Amino acid sequence: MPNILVVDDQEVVRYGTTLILQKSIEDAHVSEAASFEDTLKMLSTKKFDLLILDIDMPGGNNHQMLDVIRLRHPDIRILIFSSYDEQIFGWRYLEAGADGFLSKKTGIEEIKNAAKTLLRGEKYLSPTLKQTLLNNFTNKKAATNPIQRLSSRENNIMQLLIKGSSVAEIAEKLSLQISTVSTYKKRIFEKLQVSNVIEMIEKVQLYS
Amino acid sequence: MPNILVVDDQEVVRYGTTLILQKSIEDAHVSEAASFEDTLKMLSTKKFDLLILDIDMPGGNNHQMLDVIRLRHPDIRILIFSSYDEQIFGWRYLEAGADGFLSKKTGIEEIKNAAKTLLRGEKYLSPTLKQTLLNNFTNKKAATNPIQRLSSRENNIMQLLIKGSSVAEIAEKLSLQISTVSTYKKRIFEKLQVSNVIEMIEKVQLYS
DNA sequence: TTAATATGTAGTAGTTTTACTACAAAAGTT
DNA sequence: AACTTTTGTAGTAAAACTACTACATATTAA
Repeated sequence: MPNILVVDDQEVVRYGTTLILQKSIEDAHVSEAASFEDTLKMLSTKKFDLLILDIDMPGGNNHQMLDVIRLRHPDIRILIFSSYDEQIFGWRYLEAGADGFLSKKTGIEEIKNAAKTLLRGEKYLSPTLKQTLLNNFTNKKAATNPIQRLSSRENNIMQLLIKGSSVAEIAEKLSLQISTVSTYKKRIFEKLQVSNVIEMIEKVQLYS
Repeated sequence: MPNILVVDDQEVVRYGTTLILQKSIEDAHVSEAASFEDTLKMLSTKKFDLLILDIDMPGGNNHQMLDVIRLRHPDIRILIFSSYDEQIFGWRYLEAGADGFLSKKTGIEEIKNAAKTLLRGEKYLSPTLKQTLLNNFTNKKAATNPIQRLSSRENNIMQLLIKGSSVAEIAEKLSLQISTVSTYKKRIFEKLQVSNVIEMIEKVQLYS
């Protein structure tokens, strides 16, 4: 009788997920939690086999949450269930100790699938992620954290861009030509595969 | 036998919502749509009494969506179901022709409540919104948060800017002149007292 | 130890964005 | 009703930014 804990701050999502699990997994016993605190409390009351964790909860420092949980419950299987893009965020969570990453955009079938896979003791990767994995395998470079691929000057300039500085301001501050800063900016965007500062910031937040 | 259409791009949410409605409303017949296109198609096939519409769908130009729907189906009741903060965005959608605004953070009870209220032909306001309404009534301008000072068009454009859209892209999407969008952007910045998108985003986050 | 990349820097020409101005229609005030 | 402010819209000139190119110096890989 698998014990599952569904964590999400939106009750509709918990409700839907719970029902899906109950209908598709024999004898599943599903509990719910709406916050990180509740989650820890619940986890300490009884043994859970699977934790389905929404990571875009307010107040949750996503990465640390995982660490804390892993520390106290080394055996629990963790499935990250997020509305963030899996291609961008998936890896990070897998690396950080999750056993699977599932985008909220995926359908019900995929949820069942992921849950069953994890309960079987395997890791779960969405089809898209598997594909990316293959690419990275041949392609070593892309596999490392993209922010670490920035040179220190680039990183430096990225920091200023994140603060909202304009290209001109940065050039002024660093006594460079505007065109130089612009080139850096372009290279940064290329390396991070983003096309504007906003995406850049999102990417950075994820990897830090 | 009320006909309800649930629109959301996340299948779990649709699933949960549908079940909630079916269980709480006698004889409810609930259909689902995952995109704006599907929504319009569905709406034209038969008569719906209530539309529960998720507004943070990718590609959905929120306000225009409402307009289009209202134009073709003047009688349908529309409940906006969003993960945006209701205090900031709620009244705006009401003004734009919705009959109710519900935050996804609210619980199942509130969903039932809202749906039933709308089906009865009344408008629905969450308790929080009612409160805000009262405050604004006595309190007019002074204490309101800067984001509420934006007109709905401005708000609309802000939304797109937050997503990282460029001025040109927005102009294209909304069929406006670039200069027009630029003017909006300038006015938004003025009202929020910021000087770039990054600060703007910070401000929005502050107030939500 | 070559050969291949990556990095730091910039010019030029072309795009995009902003500033400033404007104006009619709507909303709000007196 | 008359007056003021806000909103939705745009043109034009100026400012900011990007693309593409370039090149010398480091680094890295073969």
